[in-house]
Amino acid sequence: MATGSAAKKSEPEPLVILEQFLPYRLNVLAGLTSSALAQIYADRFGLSIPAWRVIVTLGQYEARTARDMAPDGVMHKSTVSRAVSALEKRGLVVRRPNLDDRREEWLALTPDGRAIYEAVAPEALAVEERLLSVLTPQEQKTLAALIDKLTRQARVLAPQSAEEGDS
Amino acid sequence: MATGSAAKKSEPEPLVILEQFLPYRLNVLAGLTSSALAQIYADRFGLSIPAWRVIVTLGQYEARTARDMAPDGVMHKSTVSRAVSALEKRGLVVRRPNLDDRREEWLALTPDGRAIYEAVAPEALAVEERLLSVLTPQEQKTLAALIDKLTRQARVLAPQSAEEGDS
DNA sequence: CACAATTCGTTGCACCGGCAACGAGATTCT
DNA sequence: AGAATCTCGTTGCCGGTGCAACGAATTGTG
Repeated sequence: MATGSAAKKSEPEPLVILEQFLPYRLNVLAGLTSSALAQIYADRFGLSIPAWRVIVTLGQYEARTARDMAPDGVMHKSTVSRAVSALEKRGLVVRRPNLDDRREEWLALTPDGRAIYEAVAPEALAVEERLLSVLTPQEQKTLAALIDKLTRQARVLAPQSAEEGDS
Repeated sequence: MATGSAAKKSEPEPLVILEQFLPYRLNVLAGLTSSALAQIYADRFGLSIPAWRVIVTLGQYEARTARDMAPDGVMHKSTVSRAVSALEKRGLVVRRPNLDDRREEWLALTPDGRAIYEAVAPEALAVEERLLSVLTPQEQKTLAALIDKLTRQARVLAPQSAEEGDS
Protein backbone atom coordinates (compact mmCIF):
# COMPACT_ATOMS: atom_id res chain seq x y z
CA MET A 1 0.00 0.00 0.00
CA ALA A 2 0.91 3.68 0.12
CA THR A 3 2.64 3.90 -3.18
CA GLY A 4 4.18 7.26 -3.89
CA SER A 5 1.98 10.24 -3.29
CA ALA A 6 -1.68 9.55 -3.93
CA ALA A 7 -3.80 7.76 -1.38
CA LYS A 8 -6.78 9.99 -2.12
CA LYS A 9 -10.39 8.95 -2.14
CA SER A 10 -11.10 6.68 -5.09
CA GLU A 11 -8.20 7.35 -7.37
CA PRO A 12 -8.29 4.17 -9.40
CA GLU A 13 -5.00 3.32 -11.02
CA PRO A 14 -5.03 1.63 -14.37
CA LEU A 15 -3.97 -1.97 -14.15
CA VAL A 16 -3.72 -2.66 -17.83
CA ILE A 17 -2.42 -0.16 -20.33
CA LEU A 18 -3.97 -1.30 -23.53
CA GLU A 19 -1.39 0.28 -25.80
CA GLN A 20 1.33 -1.69 -24.07
CA PHE A 21 -0.57 -4.94 -23.74
CA LEU A 22 1.05 -7.53 -25.95
CA PRO A 23 -2.05 -9.41 -27.10
CA TYR A 24 -3.67 -6.14 -28.04
CA ARG A 25 -0.66 -4.96 -29.98
CA LEU A 26 -0.35 -8.24 -31.77
CA ASN A 27 -3.94 -8.04 -32.83
CA VAL A 28 -3.65 -4.51 -34.05
CA LEU A 29 -0.61 -5.40 -36.07
CA ALA A 30 -2.14 -8.56 -37.46
CA GLY A 31 -5.30 -6.68 -38.33
CA LEU A 32 -3.44 -3.95 -40.13
CA THR A 33 -1.39 -6.37 -42.18
CA SER A 34 -4.54 -8.29 -43.05
CA SER A 35 -6.13 -5.08 -44.12
CA ALA A 36 -3.19 -4.29 -46.34
CA LEU A 37 -3.31 -7.74 -47.87
CA ALA A 38 -7.07 -7.70 -48.31
CA GLN A 39 -6.66 -4.85 -50.73
CA ILE A 40 -5.05 -7.37 -53.01
CA TYR A 41 -6.90 -10.62 -52.66
CA ALA A 42 -10.31 -9.30 -51.68
CA ASP A 43 -10.73 -6.06 -53.57
CA ARG A 44 -8.90 -7.10 -56.72
CA PHE A 45 -9.57 -10.84 -56.91
CA GLY A 46 -12.74 -11.31 -54.90
CA LEU A 47 -11.18 -13.83 -52.55
CA SER A 48 -12.15 -14.18 -48.93
CA ILE A 49 -9.43 -14.82 -46.41
CA PRO A 50 -10.11 -18.55 -46.19
CA ALA A 51 -10.29 -18.75 -49.97
CA TRP A 52 -6.95 -17.02 -50.24
CA ARG A 53 -5.45 -19.54 -47.85
CA VAL A 54 -6.87 -22.46 -49.78
CA ILE A 55 -5.48 -21.09 -53.03
CA VAL A 56 -2.06 -20.56 -51.54
CA THR A 57 -1.98 -23.98 -49.96
CA LEU A 58 -2.97 -25.69 -53.18
CA GLY A 59 -0.47 -23.58 -55.09
CA GLN A 60 2.11 -24.80 -52.65
CA TYR A 61 1.20 -28.45 -52.37
CA GLU A 62 -0.48 -29.39 -55.62
CA ALA A 63 -3.10 -31.62 -54.05
CA ARG A 64 -4.41 -31.83 -50.55
CA THR A 65 -7.50 -32.88 -48.72
CA ALA A 66 -9.72 -30.39 -46.98
CA ARG A 67 -8.48 -31.52 -43.63
CA ASP A 68 -4.85 -30.92 -44.49
CA MET A 69 -5.83 -27.35 -45.05
CA ALA A 70 -6.00 -26.64 -41.35
CA PRO A 71 -2.89 -28.34 -39.99
CA ASP A 72 -2.84 -26.72 -36.59
CA GLY A 73 -6.47 -25.85 -36.36
CA VAL A 74 -5.96 -22.35 -37.71
CA MET A 75 -9.06 -22.66 -39.86
CA HIS A 76 -12.23 -24.43 -38.90
CA LYS A 77 -13.19 -27.36 -41.03
CA SER A 78 -16.52 -25.72 -41.79
CA THR A 79 -14.66 -22.64 -42.92
CA VAL A 80 -12.53 -24.69 -45.26
CA SER A 81 -15.57 -26.55 -46.53
CA ARG A 82 -17.39 -23.38 -47.48
CA ALA A 83 -14.33 -21.77 -48.99
CA VAL A 84 -13.74 -24.80 -51.17
CA SER A 85 -17.37 -24.88 -52.27
CA ALA A 86 -17.17 -21.25 -53.32
CA LEU A 87 -13.93 -21.79 -55.19
CA GLU A 88 -15.33 -24.84 -56.92
CA LYS A 89 -18.36 -22.86 -58.00
CA ARG A 90 -16.05 -20.27 -59.51
CA GLY A 91 -14.14 -22.98 -61.31
CA LEU A 92 -10.88 -22.33 -59.49
CA VAL A 93 -10.67 -25.63 -57.68
CA VAL A 94 -11.61 -29.21 -58.55
CA ARG A 95 -12.36 -32.17 -56.32
CA ARG A 96 -11.43 -35.70 -57.18
CA PRO A 97 -12.53 -38.61 -55.02
CA ASN A 98 -9.86 -40.41 -53.09
CA LEU A 99 -10.51 -44.04 -53.89
CA ASP A 100 -8.43 -45.21 -50.96
CA ASP A 101 -10.63 -43.38 -48.50
CA ARG A 102 -13.91 -42.25 -49.90
CA ARG A 103 -14.69 -39.98 -47.01
CA GLU A 104 -12.21 -37.43 -48.28
CA GLU A 105 -11.50 -35.84 -51.62
CA TRP A 106 -8.40 -34.53 -53.29
CA LEU A 107 -8.41 -30.85 -54.05
CA ALA A 108 -6.40 -29.14 -56.74
CA LEU A 109 -6.27 -25.86 -58.60
CA THR A 110 -7.75 -25.68 -62.07
CA PRO A 111 -5.78 -23.79 -64.72
CA ASP A 112 -7.93 -20.77 -63.90
CA GLY A 113 -7.20 -21.26 -60.26
CA ARG A 114 -3.49 -21.48 -60.90
CA ALA A 115 -3.65 -18.35 -63.01
CA ILE A 116 -5.15 -16.46 -60.12
CA TYR A 117 -2.58 -17.92 -57.80
CA GLU A 118 0.22 -16.76 -60.02
CA ALA A 119 -1.32 -13.32 -60.20
CA VAL A 120 -1.99 -12.88 -56.51
CA ALA A 121 1.04 -14.50 -54.97
CA PRO A 122 3.66 -12.06 -56.24
CA GLU A 123 1.58 -9.13 -55.09
CA ALA A 124 1.12 -10.63 -51.68
CA LEU A 125 4.84 -11.16 -51.44
CA ALA A 126 5.34 -7.56 -52.46
CA VAL A 127 3.18 -6.42 -49.59
CA GLU A 128 5.17 -8.57 -47.21
CA GLU A 129 8.36 -7.12 -48.56
CA ARG A 130 7.15 -3.56 -48.18
CA LEU A 131 6.19 -4.39 -44.62
CA LEU A 132 9.55 -5.89 -43.81
CA SER A 133 11.42 -3.13 -45.59
CA VAL A 134 11.53 -1.14 -42.38
CA LEU A 135 13.56 -3.88 -40.72
CA THR A 136 17.15 -4.84 -41.33
CA PRO A 137 17.82 -8.42 -42.43
CA GLN A 138 19.12 -9.10 -38.97
CA GLU A 139 15.97 -7.72 -37.40
CA GLN A 140 13.89 -9.84 -39.72
CA LYS A 141 15.63 -12.96 -38.53
CA THR A 142 15.19 -11.93 -34.93
CA LEU A 143 11.52 -11.25 -35.50
CA ALA A 144 10.96 -14.65 -37.04
CA ALA A 145 12.63 -16.33 -34.09
CA LEU A 146 10.59 -14.36 -31.57
CA ILE A 147 7.35 -15.11 -33.34
CA ASP A 148 8.24 -18.79 -33.33
CA LYS A 149 8.93 -18.83 -29.63
CA LEU A 150 5.76 -16.95 -28.80
CA THR A 151 3.64 -19.08 -31.08
CA ARG A 152 4.87 -22.25 -29.47
CA GLN A 153 4.11 -20.87 -26.05
CA ALA A 154 0.73 -19.51 -27.12
CA ARG A 155 -0.17 -22.94 -28.40
CA VAL A 156 0.46 -24.26 -24.94
CA LEU A 157 -1.63 -21.59 -23.25
CA ALA A 158 -4.52 -21.59 -25.70
CA PRO A 159 -7.20 -24.28 -25.30
CA GLN A 160 -7.04 -26.53 -28.32
CA SER A 161 -6.68 -23.76 -30.88
CA ALA A 162 -8.95 -22.76 -33.71
CA GLU A 163 -8.66 -19.01 -33.76
CA GLU A 164 -9.21 -17.28 -37.02
CA GLY A 165 -7.87 -14.16 -38.51
CA ASP A 166 -6.40 -13.94 -41.95
CA SER A 167 -3.14 -14.12 -43.76
CA MET B 1 14.86 -19.24 -66.44
CA ALA B 2 16.43 -22.66 -66.11
CA THR B 3 16.80 -22.69 -62.40
CA GLY B 4 18.61 -25.68 -61.03
CA SER B 5 17.43 -29.04 -62.28
CA ALA B 6 13.74 -29.11 -63.08
CA ALA B 7 12.38 -27.65 -66.27
CA LYS B 8 9.93 -30.51 -66.63
CA LYS B 9 6.42 -30.30 -67.98
CA SER B 10 4.23 -28.36 -65.58
CA GLU B 11 6.18 -28.55 -62.37
CA PRO B 12 4.71 -25.56 -60.59
CA GLU B 13 6.93 -24.14 -57.92
CA PRO B 14 5.32 -22.66 -54.86
CA LEU B 15 5.60 -18.89 -54.81
CA VAL B 16 4.33 -18.37 -51.29
CA ILE B 17 5.15 -20.64 -48.41
CA LEU B 18 2.35 -20.01 -46.02
CA GLU B 19 4.22 -21.11 -42.92
CA GLN B 20 6.88 -18.54 -43.63
CA PHE B 21 4.60 -15.76 -44.74
CA LEU B 22 4.71 -12.98 -42.18
CA PRO B 23 1.07 -11.84 -42.30
CA TYR B 24 -0.04 -15.43 -41.87
CA ARG B 25 2.24 -16.03 -38.95
CA LEU B 26 1.20 -12.83 -37.28
CA ASN B 27 -2.42 -13.84 -37.59
CA VAL B 28 -1.82 -17.27 -36.20
CA LEU B 29 0.03 -15.84 -33.24
CA ALA B 30 -2.55 -13.14 -32.64
CA GLY B 31 -5.32 -15.68 -32.88
CA LEU B 32 -3.69 -18.02 -30.41
CA THR B 33 -3.07 -15.29 -27.87
CA SER B 34 -6.65 -14.14 -28.28
CA SER B 35 -7.79 -17.64 -27.71
CA ALA B 36 -5.76 -17.85 -24.54
CA LEU B 37 -7.16 -14.56 -23.30
CA ALA B 38 -10.70 -15.42 -24.23
CA GLN B 39 -10.59 -18.21 -21.71
CA ILE B 40 -10.50 -15.47 -19.11
CA TYR B 41 -12.75 -12.69 -20.24
CA ALA B 42 -15.21 -14.69 -22.31
CA ASP B 43 -15.58 -18.00 -20.53
CA ARG B 44 -15.26 -16.69 -17.01
CA PHE B 45 -16.76 -13.20 -17.23
CA GLY B 46 -19.01 -13.36 -20.25
CA LEU B 47 -17.28 -10.49 -22.00
CA SER B 48 -16.94 -10.24 -25.74
CA ILE B 49 -13.69 -8.95 -27.15
CA PRO B 50 -15.02 -5.46 -27.77
CA ALA B 51 -16.61 -5.42 -24.32
CA TRP B 52 -13.31 -6.38 -22.79
CA ARG B 53 -11.63 -3.54 -24.60
CA VAL B 54 -14.23 -1.06 -23.46
CA ILE B 55 -13.85 -2.19 -19.87
CA VAL B 56 -10.09 -1.91 -20.00
CA THR B 57 -10.20 1.49 -21.63
CA LEU B 58 -12.62 2.83 -19.05
CA GLY B 59 -10.56 1.27 -16.29
CA GLN B 60 -7.62 3.12 -17.68
CA TYR B 61 -9.14 6.49 -18.46
CA GLU B 62 -12.04 6.91 -16.05
CA ALA B 63 -14.33 8.54 -18.59
CA ARG B 64 -14.31 8.57 -22.33
CA THR B 65 -16.69 9.01 -25.21
CA ALA B 66 -17.55 6.13 -27.48
CA ARG B 67 -15.48 7.60 -30.24
CA ASP B 68 -12.34 7.82 -28.11
CA MET B 69 -12.68 4.08 -27.75
CA ALA B 70 -11.37 3.48 -31.24
CA PRO B 71 -8.47 5.90 -31.47
CA ASP B 72 -6.82 4.45 -34.54
CA GLY B 73 -9.83 2.77 -36.01
CA VAL B 74 -9.06 -0.56 -34.39
CA MET B 75 -12.71 -1.05 -33.53
CA HIS B 76 -15.62 -0.02 -35.66
CA LYS B 77 -17.92 2.57 -34.16
CA SER B 78 -20.84 0.22 -34.56
CA THR B 79 -18.89 -2.41 -32.68
CA VAL B 80 -18.24 0.00 -29.86
CA SER B 81 -21.85 1.10 -29.84
CA ARG B 82 -23.16 -2.41 -29.42
CA ALA B 83 -20.57 -3.34 -26.84
CA VAL B 84 -21.48 -0.32 -24.75
CA SER B 85 -25.19 -1.09 -25.02
CA ALA B 86 -24.58 -4.59 -23.80
CA LEU B 87 -22.44 -3.41 -20.91
CA GLU B 88 -24.99 -0.80 -19.96
CA LYS B 89 -27.70 -3.42 -19.95
CA ARG B 90 -25.60 -5.49 -17.58
CA GLY B 91 -25.09 -2.48 -15.35
CA LEU B 92 -21.34 -2.35 -15.84
CA VAL B 93 -21.21 0.98 -17.63
CA VAL B 94 -23.15 4.21 -17.34
CA ARG B 95 -23.68 6.99 -19.82
CA ARG B 96 -23.93 10.60 -18.89
CA PRO B 97 -24.78 13.26 -21.44
CA ASN B 98 -22.05 15.65 -22.41
CA LEU B 99 -23.74 19.02 -22.07
CA ASP B 100 -21.06 20.72 -24.12
CA ASP B 101 -21.76 18.53 -27.10
CA ARG B 102 -24.99 16.64 -26.89
CA ARG B 103 -24.14 14.33 -29.76
CA GLU B 104 -21.79 12.41 -27.57
CA GLU B 105 -21.99 10.90 -24.11
CA TRP B 106 -19.51 10.26 -21.39
CA LEU B 107 -18.98 6.65 -20.48
CA ALA B 108 -17.74 5.35 -17.16
CA LEU B 109 -17.58 2.13 -15.20
CA THR B 110 -20.15 1.52 -12.50
CA PRO B 111 -18.91 0.01 -9.23
CA ASP B 112 -19.91 -3.37 -10.62
CA GLY B 113 -18.02 -2.62 -13.77
CA ARG B 114 -14.95 -1.63 -11.86
CA ALA B 115 -15.18 -4.78 -9.79
CA ILE B 116 -15.12 -6.86 -12.92
CA TYR B 117 -12.25 -4.79 -14.25
CA GLU B 118 -10.26 -5.40 -11.12
CA ALA B 119 -10.98 -9.09 -11.33
CA VAL B 120 -10.17 -9.55 -15.00
CA ALA B 121 -7.21 -7.26 -15.43
CA PRO B 122 -4.76 -9.13 -13.20
CA GLU B 123 -5.61 -12.39 -14.87
CA ALA B 124 -5.13 -10.92 -18.30
CA LEU B 125 -1.78 -9.60 -17.21
CA ALA B 126 -0.91 -13.03 -15.92
CA VAL B 127 -1.60 -14.52 -19.32
CA GLU B 128 0.60 -11.91 -20.93
CA GLU B 129 3.31 -12.70 -18.47
CA ARG B 130 3.11 -16.42 -19.09
CA LEU B 131 3.36 -15.70 -22.79
CA LEU B 132 6.37 -13.49 -22.39
CA SER B 133 8.02 -15.85 -19.95
CA VAL B 134 9.70 -17.65 -22.83
CA LEU B 135 11.56 -14.49 -23.76
CA THR B 136 14.40 -12.83 -21.94
CA PRO B 137 13.86 -9.23 -20.82
CA GLN B 138 16.13 -8.14 -23.62
CA GLU B 139 14.12 -10.10 -26.15
CA GLN B 140 10.94 -8.57 -24.82
CA LYS B 141 12.29 -5.09 -25.43
CA THR B 142 13.39 -6.07 -28.91
CA LEU B 143 10.01 -7.53 -29.66
CA ALA B 144 8.22 -4.38 -28.57
CA ALA B 145 10.44 -2.28 -30.78
CA LEU B 146 9.92 -4.52 -33.78
CA ILE B 147 6.17 -4.55 -33.32
CA ASP B 148 6.21 -0.77 -33.17
CA LYS B 149 8.14 -0.43 -36.36
CA LEU B 150 5.96 -2.91 -38.20
CA THR B 151 2.75 -1.37 -36.92
CA ARG B 152 3.77 2.05 -38.10
CA GLN B 153 4.61 0.68 -41.51
CA ALA B 154 1.43 -1.41 -41.67
CA ARG B 155 -0.59 1.69 -40.93
CA VAL B 156 0.95 3.26 -43.99
CA LEU B 157 0.23 0.28 -46.20
CA ALA B 158 -3.28 -0.42 -44.96
CA PRO B 159 -6.15 1.65 -46.38
CA GLN B 160 -7.59 3.71 -43.60
CA SER B 161 -7.65 0.95 -41.02
CA ALA B 162 -10.52 -0.69 -39.19
CA GLU B 163 -9.39 -4.28 -38.89
CA GLU B 164 -10.70 -6.25 -36.00
CA GLY B 165 -9.31 -9.03 -33.98
CA ASP B 166 -9.15 -9.04 -30.25
CA SER B 167 -6.89 -8.17 -27.44
C1' DC C 1 -29.72 34.14 -39.46
C1' DA C 2 -30.33 30.40 -42.68
C1' DC C 3 -28.38 26.55 -45.10
C1' DA C 4 -24.93 23.44 -46.34
C1' DA C 5 -21.34 20.29 -44.64
C1' DT C 6 -19.40 17.58 -40.99
C1' DT C 7 -19.48 14.61 -36.84
C1' DC C 8 -21.32 11.37 -33.09
C1' DG C 9 -23.70 7.49 -32.40
C1' DT C 10 -27.48 3.95 -33.61
C1' DT C 11 -29.60 0.48 -36.39
C1' DG C 12 -31.22 -2.61 -40.43
C1' DC C 13 -29.07 -5.60 -43.49
C1' DA C 14 -26.16 -9.03 -45.10
C1' DC C 15 -22.30 -11.88 -44.67
C1' DC C 16 -18.98 -14.63 -42.29
C1' DG C 17 -17.39 -17.98 -39.17
C1' DG C 18 -17.89 -21.13 -34.99
C1' DC C 19 -20.56 -24.75 -33.03
C1' DA C 20 -22.76 -28.89 -32.98
C1' DA C 21 -25.45 -32.43 -35.15
C1' DC C 22 -25.47 -35.27 -38.94
C1' DG C 23 -24.51 -38.90 -42.83
C1' DA C 24 -21.22 -41.62 -45.06
C1' DG C 25 -17.33 -44.19 -44.75
C1' DA C 26 -13.42 -46.46 -42.21
C1' DT C 27 -11.51 -48.90 -38.12
C1' DT C 28 -11.38 -51.73 -34.05
C1' DC C 29 -12.88 -55.14 -30.87
C1' DT C 30 -15.20 -59.31 -29.72
C1' DA D 1 -19.37 -60.87 -39.54
C1' DG D 2 -21.58 -57.36 -36.50
C1' DA D 3 -21.62 -53.51 -33.45
C1' DA D 4 -19.50 -49.70 -31.29
C1' DT D 5 -16.30 -46.04 -32.17
C1' DC D 6 -13.89 -42.78 -34.77
C1' DT D 7 -12.96 -39.65 -38.80
C1' DC D 8 -13.96 -36.62 -42.97
C1' DG D 9 -16.70 -33.27 -44.62
C1' DT D 10 -21.37 -30.73 -44.97
C1' DT D 11 -25.01 -27.90 -43.24
C1' DG D 12 -28.59 -25.44 -40.15
C1' DC D 13 -28.43 -22.24 -36.77
C1' DC D 14 -26.89 -18.30 -34.30
C1' DG D 15 -24.03 -14.63 -32.62
C1' DG D 16 -20.80 -11.12 -34.03
C1' DT D 17 -19.28 -7.44 -37.06
C1' DG D 18 -18.63 -4.40 -41.13
C1' DC D 19 -21.18 -1.37 -44.10
C1' DA D 20 -24.14 2.16 -45.27
C1' DA D 21 -28.01 4.97 -44.33
C1' DC D 22 -30.00 7.59 -40.95
C1' DG D 23 -31.33 11.15 -37.05
C1' DA D 24 -29.58 14.43 -34.03
C1' DA D 25 -26.37 17.92 -33.05
C1' DT D 26 -22.64 21.05 -34.17
C1' DT D 27 -19.74 23.82 -37.13
C1' DG D 28 -18.78 26.56 -41.09
C1' DT D 29 -20.18 29.87 -44.74
C1' DG D 30 -22.57 33.35 -47.28
